[in-house]
Amino acid sequence: MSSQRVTLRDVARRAGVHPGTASRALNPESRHLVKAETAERVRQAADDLQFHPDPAARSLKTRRSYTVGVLLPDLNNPLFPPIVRGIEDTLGRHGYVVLLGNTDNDEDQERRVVEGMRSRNIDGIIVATARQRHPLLDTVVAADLPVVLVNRILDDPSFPSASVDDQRGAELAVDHLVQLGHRRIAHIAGPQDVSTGVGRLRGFEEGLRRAGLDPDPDLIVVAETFTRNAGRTCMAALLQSGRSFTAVVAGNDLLALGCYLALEDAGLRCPDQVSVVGFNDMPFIDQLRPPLSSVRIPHYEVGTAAAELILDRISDHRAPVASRVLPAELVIRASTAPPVQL
Amino acid sequence: MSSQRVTLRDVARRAGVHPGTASRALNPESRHLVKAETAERVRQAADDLQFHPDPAARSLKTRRSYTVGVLLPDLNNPLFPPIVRGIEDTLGRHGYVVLLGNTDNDEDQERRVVEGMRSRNIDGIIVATARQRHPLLDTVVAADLPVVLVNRILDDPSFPSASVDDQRGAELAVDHLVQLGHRRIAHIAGPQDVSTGVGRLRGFEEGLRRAGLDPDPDLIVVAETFTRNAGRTCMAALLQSGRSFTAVVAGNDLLALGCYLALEDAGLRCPDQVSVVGFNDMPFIDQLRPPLSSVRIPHYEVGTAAAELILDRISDHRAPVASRVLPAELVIRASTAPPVQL
DNA sequence: TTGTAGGCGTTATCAC
DNA sequence: GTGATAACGCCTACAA
Repeated sequence: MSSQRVTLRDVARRAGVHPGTASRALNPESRHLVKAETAERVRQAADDLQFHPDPAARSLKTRRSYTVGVLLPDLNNPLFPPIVRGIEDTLGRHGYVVLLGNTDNDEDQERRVVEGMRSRNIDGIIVATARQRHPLLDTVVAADLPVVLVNRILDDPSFPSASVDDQRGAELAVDHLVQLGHRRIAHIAGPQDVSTGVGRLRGFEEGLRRAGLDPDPDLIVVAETFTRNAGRTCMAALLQSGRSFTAVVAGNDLLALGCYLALEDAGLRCPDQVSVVGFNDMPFIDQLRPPLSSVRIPHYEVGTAAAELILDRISDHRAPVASRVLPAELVIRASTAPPVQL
Repeated sequence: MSSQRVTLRDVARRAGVHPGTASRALNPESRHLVKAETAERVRQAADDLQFHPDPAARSLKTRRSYTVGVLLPDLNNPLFPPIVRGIEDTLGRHGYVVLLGNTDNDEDQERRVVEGMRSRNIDGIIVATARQRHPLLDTVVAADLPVVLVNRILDDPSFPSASVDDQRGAELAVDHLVQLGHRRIAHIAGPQDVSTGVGRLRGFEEGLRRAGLDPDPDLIVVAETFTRNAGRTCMAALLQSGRSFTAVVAGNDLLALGCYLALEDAGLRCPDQVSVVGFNDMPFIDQLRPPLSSVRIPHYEVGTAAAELILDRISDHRAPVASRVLPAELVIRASTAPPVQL
């Protein structure tokens, strides 16, 4: 039917005005320049004709694409889908569209992906891959491209960010274990070049100290990646070290899953012999064997917050740098129990 | 530094030719029109200057956006991330970019999302939400927009599609149970307005017949949605019906998770009293209690196949309609065991 | 084989 | 308050 392309000229003709006027009438920022009555007539015509401005033409003129890049390690990590949805839903309501990019933790790939985004004139970029020393961020800043960090942040507070109170989350995990009676608690820490790994380790140590316990360096092992395999390896190493412990806080749920495997390998039972706490509250971990206690993160809200921040930066590149830190919360299931005296 | 926008004119100037020539030299389809030597000089200049053609300008002229829409129910369903990655990786290699749209199974939302995509001049759309009677598809066809169905297909074979042999997959599940000695096998079927639900039910019945067993209608219950809650409800109904059975094939893993819950509610143990088989082989179901036997689907490859099909359709709207059906495979874990005589 | 010119649909800068 | 006009960067007849 109306498969014919309808342009601003069509709208203008129908409303009996010049295309320039129609453009002004249709754009919120310039609507005040045109008589209310005319504006209404144009709006009506646009409506009748089902007019949608051509984004290519607009973008060519305005140098804005109404497109935002989202850079993440891997969409398959269950952490990201809800964050992405939070971002998309929010940006979508403001007429923006998301370009997803997976880096697979590879610097070259990351560069290529960002290159591709920039060549498409993205108006801003949301970065979920931030490492403490990150050349990418320098280039992005140099290009005056609005950035917001999500999930992983930097010590350097010069970037806007939406994240979670990782430290507090880890403290909650420790508190819980201490209350159950645990005294010798281990930590499988995440990689220490990303904020989530660092913050949770810090929270772990702080939690112990506040309980009057001394963090034992031998009970802290740092995983190279946030993966199940890494968790298995680290937990195995911990068990083989011979140091005694009755509970472990894992840097995230995948590491916790690895702990489960290592415990099984060693013929140990959770929570009977070792309690385990995860981080992220991944979907369906309530049906693991045993159901995993975990620190819950408001993923979707982290996404919406990031989207709001990038919108602010886009509309004003010099807007004050804001950081949104959302609270974590402990979900207690069956992987934690009082320690048994051996 | 080189943050200045570099255009075709810059490239042309550096190569000592006119912009028109530069354009021809840079475009694969017109490269043959220009002397090899000149073309090389232009290519070199473009390389030196890090030239990227402005997609907005190109799109304005060519009416192609190098953008493909992907319509899915909800990215949070663990089924989709790997499919999306397969699509993005493949399309990305061909210079295309993906616009994701979540419908949340809501028709209005679906219309809005597709509207948004169309206003952005997508070159094609990959649809993972196909229902047997689907107005959306009519409008898309009417607009001569290339479509490919993924995962869910139609009986109507006029759409290109990339999917999985659902029927054969369900047959594999039944075969396995029969071999273990089960004779009274139930099925929690998925919704019957989507092909995955239908195909798996068909395969379930066919599998029984091939084993010389008669499908018992009372042992088939149809879930309204592919969710954990629906699975729980259906399984509970089945248990309450009083019909005896020793195994159940679930329409997908989420339904299987619901079965687990219902069994637990009823104080029954899996696989001791009831064996369960899922469908999709979701991540980490190997660590469920008990580890879930499931029909594995090559998600990523389904995505890449869909991407290839849409590329074909885009480059030739009248290309023959192709359907790619990928094989399913049974992964046996600990949720299936021989039946015990009660 | 290469140069020239016009236009894709929109917005912005002028006049009027 | 509105109309005319040029320009965004690229592609593509057509001319040379």
